[in-house]
Amino acid sequence: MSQLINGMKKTTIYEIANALAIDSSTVSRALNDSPRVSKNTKEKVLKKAKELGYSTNLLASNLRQNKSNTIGIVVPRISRFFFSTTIAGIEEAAFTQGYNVIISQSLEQLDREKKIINNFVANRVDGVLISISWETENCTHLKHLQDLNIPLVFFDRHCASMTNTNKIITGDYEGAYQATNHLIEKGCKKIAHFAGPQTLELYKNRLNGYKMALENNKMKFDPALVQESSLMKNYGYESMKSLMEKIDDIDGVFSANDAAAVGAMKYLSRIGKRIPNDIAFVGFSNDPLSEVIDPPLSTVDQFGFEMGKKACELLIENINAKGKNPWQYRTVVLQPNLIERKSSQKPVKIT
Amino acid sequence: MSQLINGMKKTTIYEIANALAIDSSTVSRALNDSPRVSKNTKEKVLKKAKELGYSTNLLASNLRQNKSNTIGIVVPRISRFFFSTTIAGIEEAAFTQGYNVIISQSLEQLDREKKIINNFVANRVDGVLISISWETENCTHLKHLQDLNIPLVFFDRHCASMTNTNKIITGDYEGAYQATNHLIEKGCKKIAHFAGPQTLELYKNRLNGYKMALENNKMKFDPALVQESSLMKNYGYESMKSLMEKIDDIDGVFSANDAAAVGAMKYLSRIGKRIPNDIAFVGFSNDPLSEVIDPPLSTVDQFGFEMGKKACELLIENINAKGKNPWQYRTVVLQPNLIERKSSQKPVKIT
DNA sequence: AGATTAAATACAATCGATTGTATAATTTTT
DNA sequence: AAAAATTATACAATCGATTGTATTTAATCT
Repeated sequence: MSQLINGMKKTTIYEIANALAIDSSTVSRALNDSPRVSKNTKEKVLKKAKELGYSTNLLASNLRQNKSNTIGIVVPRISRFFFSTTIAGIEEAAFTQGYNVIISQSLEQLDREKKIINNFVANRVDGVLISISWETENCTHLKHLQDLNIPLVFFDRHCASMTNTNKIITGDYEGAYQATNHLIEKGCKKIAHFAGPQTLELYKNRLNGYKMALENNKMKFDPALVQESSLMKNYGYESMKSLMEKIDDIDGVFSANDAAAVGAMKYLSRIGKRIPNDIAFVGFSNDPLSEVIDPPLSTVDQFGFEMGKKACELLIENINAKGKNPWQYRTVVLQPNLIERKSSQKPVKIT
Repeated sequence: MSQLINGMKKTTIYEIANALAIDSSTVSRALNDSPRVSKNTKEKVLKKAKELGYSTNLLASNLRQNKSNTIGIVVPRISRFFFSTTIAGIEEAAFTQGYNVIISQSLEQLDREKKIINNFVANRVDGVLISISWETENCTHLKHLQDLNIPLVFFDRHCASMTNTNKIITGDYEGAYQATNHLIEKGCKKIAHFAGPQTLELYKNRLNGYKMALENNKMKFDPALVQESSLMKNYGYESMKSLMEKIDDIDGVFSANDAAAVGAMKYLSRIGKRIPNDIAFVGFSNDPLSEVIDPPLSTVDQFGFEMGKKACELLIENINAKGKNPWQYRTVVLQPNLIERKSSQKPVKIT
C-alpha cells in the first residue's frame, strides 16, 4: 500500500499507463471493464491501480460524460420532521441507484430558492427534487429548469401554475375529508380548522376537504372557525386561545398539522378543558409528537419516507428516459391514512 | 431571452467569445471580474452571457481548479432529530460560504460508511464531516482521508482511536454528571441509567458522568441498575419493564437519550406509577418529544444546530488553511445545558 | 515624436477521463 | 501460407473552464 505524503498529487490513469507502458485509453477501458480490453491487461491495470492508490476523478469523468450522477434537493427546512424523513427516503433510493444528493434549504424564501436552483444548474445536476417555499407563487425559475431539459419532480408542495410537470403529493383533500368526517362521526357539532398558508396548494386542499366533509354532513361552513397561520406550535396555542375567546362551544378541531394541534392542546389543558371529552382533536402528518402527547393525537399519516423514495425513483426514471420518446409527466397521489388515537375518541352521548 | 429547444446544448464561453470576436480566456476573466479585462469588455461579455442564457459549467471549473466547493456529510440517519438539526446548521454555514453539501447516511453500517467515503474521495469533496456509525471501531478509512490531505471533522460521534484529528463534541460527561446530580439533589436514592451502545465514546462518557455523580455523593454504583440498549423508544419501554421486575424501589432514571426515557415513562404510566413522585426522570438531547410528553421531561440540551454550524466552520477553516503552515487539529467541546422540567421535580420529603 | 510603461487582449497548455477511429497483433478460415 | 476476420491496443480529439506567457494596443513621460 502506497503511503501518500501530505498534499501529494493524486494518481491518474496516465501514471498507471506509464507504469505499465500502455496507453491511457486502455487503462480507462480496463477500469470500466470494457470488452475491448483483454482479461490479462485488465488484471494488470487493476493491480497497479490498487498499488498506486488510484481513485477515479469523477470531476473529470463527469465533465467528459456531461453527467454528474447527482440529484439536487430543495426543501424549506431540513430539520422539520416530515422533510428529514422524506430526504431519508430520497437518499435511500439515490444511493441504491448510484446517485449522490446535494441538499439545500430555501428557509421558505423565494430568492434563496432561486439561488439554489441556479447553483444546481451550474453544477449540472442530473435532476431536481423540490418542495417549494411559502413565497413561491411565481415558478419561472422552475419552468426554466424544464426548458433546460433538467428533469424535475415536485414532492408534497408543488406549483399550482405548472400543469406539465412531475409531482408526487399527498391526498390532502381526502385526508382532510376523512379527518373531519371522523370528528363528525364521533359527535362533534362545531369543528374548527387550523389552516396553513393558503399560498400552498396542499393547505388549500386540506381546507377544502374540511369544508366538503361539513357540507356532506349538512353542517354549515363558518369562516370564523378557520384560523390561518404558519402552523408552528405557538401559533396553535394562540389560535386556540383567540378562537375560544370568541366562540366557546367548539367541540372539535381539525388541524392541518400536528404541531399546531399540540400547541392548542397545551393551551386547553392549561385552561382546564378535557380532550377529547370537551374538544376532540385530529392533526395531520403523524409527527412523532402526536404519539407522545397526552392524550395521543389522532392524525393523518403521510408516509414521508415512501414519498421521498417514490419521488426519487420517478426522477431517475425521467433522467434515464432523456432523449428517448417524449416523457409523459406523471402525478402520483399517495393516499394518506387516518390514525385514530385517543384525542378523537369522544365518549358516545346517550340521547 | 433565448428560448432553448429541448436538449439544446448549453452555451459555453466559446460561444460568447465567438459572438464578440474575442478570446475565450478574456471571456473567462471577464466573467470572473478579473482586473486584467477592461470595464467595457466586461460589460459586453456580461450582456452577451445573459442574452445566450449562459451558466458556468462548474464541472469544468472544478476540474481545472481541482476544487469541488463541496463538503461531504455522513450521518447514521438523516431523519433522526438530532442529526437533521445538525445538518441544518451545517447547510446554513456551508451556504453562507458558498459550499454545497452532499449527504449520505451510513444507517449504522460500517461497510456503507466505507463506500460513502470512497465515493466522496472520487468526487473530490473539499472536506468531510462525519458522525460515525455504531459499527465503526476501526477507523482506517477515515485515517486514509487525512493521508489524502482531505480535511475531516468529527461531530458528536468520533473515533476514540484517532487523537490527531478535528472534532466537535458535546460535554457528555459533564451533562450526564449534572443530570444525575440533579436527580440526587431532588432526593433520589436509587437511580437507574439507560446507557447507549458502549462502542460509542459519547455513551461511555455519559455512563461515566452518571457513575461519578453517584460516587461524589457517596452512593454506590450498581451495575444492575444500568440497562444498555440502542435507546430506541421501545427499548426504553422494555428496559424499564425488566428493571422494575427485578428492582422495585427505583426512584429515578437518567436516560442517555430522550426517546428511551419517553418509552419508559409510557410503561410506568401504564402500570400506574407517578412521575416524578414515584420515579423522577432526566433525559438527554432535548428532543422535541421531551417538551410535549406529560409530564414534560427534564433533559440535557445539546445544541445540535450550533454544533453543525461550528463543525462546518471549523472544516472550512481547515480547508482554507491547506498548504499553509501545518494545521493544528482542534477539539471543541460544547457544554450542554440542563433543562429542568416537571419530570424531575420530586416533591421535597419532610423528614 | 520617440521611448518607456502600463493596460488589454490573444495564444496555448492544462485539469483527468472518455471515446471514435486507426493501427497492430492475433486468430480463424480457405 | 496467404487472406480475412477478430481482438487488442494506440492515437488523438474532446468535455469547458482556467491561467501563465506572449503579444498588441494605448497611455505616459521626457
